[in-house]
Amino acid sequence: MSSNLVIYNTLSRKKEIFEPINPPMVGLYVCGPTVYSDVHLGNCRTFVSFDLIYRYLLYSGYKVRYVRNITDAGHLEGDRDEGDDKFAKKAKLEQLEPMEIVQKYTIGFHDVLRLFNTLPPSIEPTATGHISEQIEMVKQIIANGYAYEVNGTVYFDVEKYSKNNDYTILTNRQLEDMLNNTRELGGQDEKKGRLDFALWIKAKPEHIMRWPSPWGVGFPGWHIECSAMSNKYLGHQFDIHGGGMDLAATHHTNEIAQSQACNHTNPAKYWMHTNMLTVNGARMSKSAGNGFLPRELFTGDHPLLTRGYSPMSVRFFMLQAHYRSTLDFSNEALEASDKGYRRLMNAIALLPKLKASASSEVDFEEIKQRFIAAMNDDFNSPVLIAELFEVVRIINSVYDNKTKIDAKGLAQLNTLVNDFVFNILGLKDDQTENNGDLEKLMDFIIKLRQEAKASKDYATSDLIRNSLQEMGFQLKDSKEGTVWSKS
RNA sequence: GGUCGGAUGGCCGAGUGGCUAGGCUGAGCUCUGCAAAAGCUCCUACAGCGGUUCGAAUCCGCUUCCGACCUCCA
Repeated sequence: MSSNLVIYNTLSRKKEIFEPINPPMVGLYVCGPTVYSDVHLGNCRTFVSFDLIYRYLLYSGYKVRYVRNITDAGHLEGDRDEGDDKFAKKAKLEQLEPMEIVQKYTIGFHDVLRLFNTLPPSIEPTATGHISEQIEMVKQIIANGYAYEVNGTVYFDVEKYSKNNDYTILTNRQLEDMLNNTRELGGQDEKKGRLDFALWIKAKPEHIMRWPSPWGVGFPGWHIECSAMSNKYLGHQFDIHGGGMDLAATHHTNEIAQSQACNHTNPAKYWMHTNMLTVNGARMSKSAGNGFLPRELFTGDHPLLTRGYSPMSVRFFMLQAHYRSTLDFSNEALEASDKGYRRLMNAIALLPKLKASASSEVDFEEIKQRFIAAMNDDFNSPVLIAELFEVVRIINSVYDNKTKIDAKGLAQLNTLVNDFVFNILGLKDDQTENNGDLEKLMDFIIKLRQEAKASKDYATSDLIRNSLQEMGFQLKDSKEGTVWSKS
């Protein structure tokens, strides 16, 4: 069990030693998508980041319960209290039932995350499946005196809450400034305070997604589902709550307030926020219209791309930046990391061909400690990848018989690659998923070409190589023989 | 306007009081029938201006520029 893991906690704005509440158990809650449209790459980055975090916690020996919700109800469009439910609105546009929208985009979300090779969460609860839990939570908040009802809608009383609690604990803003700077919402406002937000919203007659409640027929407010579901599956207080940075100021601030008002505790010990994916320096977002869809990226069907990039190459690109830094998305940057990714995978593909020597010139235990040190430092995957390229050099050198490693070292090397590249970074070689027949066929063709070369029939050997190149297979000759890969 | 965070070599991106990641690109070399791959070598940067220090890209201050949040968004 790793006791040297350090995590940047948004609450304190500094790195803290990770000490789980009930080791070796770790409760991890990540805000999932609102499934009313396709997930874009920015969304994916967050889920890939937390996938890395989840995987490293598992590697470190923790028993992790990873909860990631699906928000499929109650997310308002536009101004907080007068907007339509996003699902109902989208359903009208697409002439579908709201739950058809939910189903469609939930499946799309899962498909994309599978391509990115993310592990599924332990529990993936939906907001619509937890209406009664949300109602119970709202009731308790009212009973505790922190919410009030107006005409079938229940609001959280931020001003009252602020008297005994630090509402802006996550963002360190001044409450007074927020009060002065919050946009005036117009004369129809029923709220007592301008920062108050809805816990439960009265449904208009035309509203399709609706549930009975003590305050009449309505639907839950945006933030309450995460509070209710994290509480149900992870308890009043759990270890890590995560999400994109854009959620900190509003969604997570309100989640903390709700849990504090209901259960008298901050729901999570560590709050982690992943930074934004940007395009030309500006945040990729649904509303800005600069969102890349994963599909466009994989196929290259986008004005900013010269070609498509594989999901694993994109995952590698994301992991080459630290999760708390913005990552700028460009064709050039993708091209660069794709080449690096291929270099890494090509080296790893040589592992089965390496031969053990009697002695060893490499200390893999020391390398492993460097890997662990990188990841223990707030999941610093870019540093881990930098160290990995040191190993690439070693593998190539051993393959060329320029460096010696013994049988034990070879075993350690295999374990290291398996643990850190495949299990922790969650990468896989998307070009070597061949079937055995192809392998045999290629071996045969390579043998034919070797014979042509041996008799200096270079016309034939080049014909074979060039033809295979055109079919998408690349041959590389070396003293050890010829290896091939898809190009 | 308020709050917060950034500015690193041709590009992407780590790091951080002295030892000056890594990937990509470019140049040269080795290997090779040729090619590809691989290896080696070279291109040594931290927005600007002050200050603290034996020493700062790293700490402090100011300036300029950029972004995020404050309004739905991972």
